[in-house]
Amino acid sequence: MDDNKEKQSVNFIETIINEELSEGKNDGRIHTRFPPEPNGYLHIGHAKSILLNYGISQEYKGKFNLRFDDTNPTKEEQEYVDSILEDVKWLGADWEDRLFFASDYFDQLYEWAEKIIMNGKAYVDDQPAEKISEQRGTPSKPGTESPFRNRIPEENLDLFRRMKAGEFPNGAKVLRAKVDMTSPNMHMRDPVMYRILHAHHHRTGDKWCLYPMYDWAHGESDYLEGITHSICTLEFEVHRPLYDWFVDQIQEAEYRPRQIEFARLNLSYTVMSKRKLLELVKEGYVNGWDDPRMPTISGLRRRGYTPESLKIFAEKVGVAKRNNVIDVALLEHSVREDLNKKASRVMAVLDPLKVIITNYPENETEILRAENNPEDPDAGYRDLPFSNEVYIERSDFMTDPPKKYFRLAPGREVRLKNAYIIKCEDYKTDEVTGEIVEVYCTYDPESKSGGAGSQRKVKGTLHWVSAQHAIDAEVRQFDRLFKNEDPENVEAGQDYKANLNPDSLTIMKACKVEPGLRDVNPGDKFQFQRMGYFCVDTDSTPEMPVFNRTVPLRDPWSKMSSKK
RNA sequence: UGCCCGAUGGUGUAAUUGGCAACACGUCUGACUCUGAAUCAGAAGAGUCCAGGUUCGAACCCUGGUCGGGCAACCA
Repeated sequence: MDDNKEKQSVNFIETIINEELSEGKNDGRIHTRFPPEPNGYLHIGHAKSILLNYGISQEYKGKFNLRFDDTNPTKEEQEYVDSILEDVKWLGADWEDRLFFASDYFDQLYEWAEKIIMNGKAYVDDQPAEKISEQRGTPSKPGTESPFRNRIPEENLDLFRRMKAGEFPNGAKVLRAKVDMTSPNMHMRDPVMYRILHAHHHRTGDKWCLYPMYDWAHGESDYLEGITHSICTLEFEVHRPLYDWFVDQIQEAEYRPRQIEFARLNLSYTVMSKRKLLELVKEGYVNGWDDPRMPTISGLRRRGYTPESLKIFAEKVGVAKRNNVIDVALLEHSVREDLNKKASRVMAVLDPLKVIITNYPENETEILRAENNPEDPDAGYRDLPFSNEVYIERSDFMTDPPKKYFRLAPGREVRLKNAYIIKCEDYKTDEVTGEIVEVYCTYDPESKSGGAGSQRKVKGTLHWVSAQHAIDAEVRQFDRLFKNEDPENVEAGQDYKANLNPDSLTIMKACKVEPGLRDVNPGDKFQFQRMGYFCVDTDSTPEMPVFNRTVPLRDPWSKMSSKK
C-alpha cells in the first residue's frame, strides 16, 4: 500500500530543503516553528501554516516549536495565548517540551543590542515618530539620514541604558539599526529595533519599558531556538534582507536560520484577517470567536470539523507562492471524506410531518435493527423502535410532485429506511392555511427490512422517526457568512460587511430525533441520514440536545429541482 | 516614476529539472444503491499571460512587455 503511494510531488519548500540536505547544510537538521502573536484567535489560514510547519518537521524527522511572538504588550492578552495553545494542540501539532515566548529572550536580545550599538551598527534616535517616518522617504524616494545617526557608540549605549531604566517617556527615543537610508527596500532604511512602551506585559509584567520590534526579535528568536526554516507568509518577503542582516550581526557559528515565504490561504465566501474577524465578534455579527460560521479553528471545531479533515484539506490545498482563493467546496469535501468513514448514521427529522400507518396495530412497538455505518463493518447495529405513527421530513411529501420526484406522494410507495414499504392513501390539510398536517399510509407487512419479502424495490427511501419514541432536539444550520464569493467585492463606500449573509444561521427547534440520541455529549458527531453531518453543540443539555450541521450531504436532487 | 514576488482548465496544485500538460475539487453522463450519500465507470474543460529569441525540442532557459500581489506602524 505504502510503496504505490504515487511519488508524492514535493512543494517548493520541500524542494529547497531537499537541496540543502544534499549539501549537508545545518548538519541535516530540520527544525520549524509556528510563531503566533497572541492578539487574536487562530483561523484556518493559521491551520495551514501549523500543519505545514509541523508536517515538515515530521517528514524530515526534525523538530517543531511553538513560540508566541509577544513583543507588543499593548495588543496581546493571555486569553489569546490560551486559545492558541488549545487550537494547536487540537490540530495535533506536538511541540513536545518546546513551548517558547519571544519575551523569554528579552534579556538576550537586549544584550545583543548593546553589542550591536558598540559595533556602531545601531543608534538612539531622539526624533518623534512622525519625523522618522518623514525621513524614511517613500518607495520611490530615498530616505534621509537622522541627525542622530552618527552619535558615538558610547553615547548611544548610555542613552539606551537609560531608556531601559525608564528615564524617558513613551515615544521619546528609539533604538534604530544603522543600515542604509537610501536602500530601495524601505525596511532597510534604519528600522526601529526598540521602542519605549511603559506597558504591562502578560508575561514579563513590569520588568521592561523597552520592547523589541518584530524584525529584530523574530530572526533572533529563530536563531536562539536553532530553527532551520523560518516559514512565513508572502508579505514578509521584503523583510528577508533585514532578517538576514540582523542574523549577520549576531551569528557565531556555521548555523543560520533561513526565512522562506509562501502564499497565505484565502477561502471563497470568507474573510480571513484578524482585524475583520475581531470586528465580526466585537460588533455582534457572530456569536463569539467560536461561532460555527467563523473560519477560526475554534469555530470549525465547534461546527464539527475534525483535525483530520483539516489535514486532508491542507494537503489538497498545497503550498506555493502565488496568490490563491480556495473554493470552500474543497473544505466541505474534506470533512465529508473524513466523517463518511467515522460518523454513525442515525435518523433525525428536522421538519417533521406526521405519517399515520392505518393498517399497523395502534399500541404496538416493534424493535428494528439498523446498521450504524455501512462504511465501517465494525460499527455494529442498533435498535430502532417503530410504531404506527412516524415523522418524516416535510420535504419528503408532495401532493403534486414533479417528474423525477422519488419520494412520497398520493398513491405512491416509498421505503422507510430499516423498516417497511408504505403507500400513501390520503392526507389531511389545515383548512385555513392549506398546510399538510397528516399523511395516511398503509404498510406492506411483507416488506420488512431484512425479512423474506424485503427484496421488493421502490424508488425512494426515507428517513423517519417513531412519533411516540422520538425525542426533541434543536438543530442549527449554517450557511456561508457572506453572500459574495469575494466579500470585499462591494460598491464604493461600503465595506465587506455589506456582503454579510442575513440567512447564515437557521435554528430549528422542533426537530425529532431517534431515541438513541438522548445521551450525547458535546462534540459527538453523526450523520443524519440523507441530511448531512451533525455535531453536538456545547449548548446542548440532557433536556434539549443541540446539533450543529457541519455540512450537508451532497444533494443532486436539490440542485436539480432548484435549477428549474 | 522605485524595489520585491507571482502568472498552467472554473478553482487549487503538479510536470522525472529542456522531451509533445498530470492530480484533486467542482461540473456533466451512466452503473449501483434500503442514504438522490458513499462507491464505481466515463466525459467535457488549459496547449501553460503576450511577443520575440536559444534549441532537434520550451510550461520550464534568455530578452522585452502585460497583468496581479506586496512594501512607506515606535504592528506582527
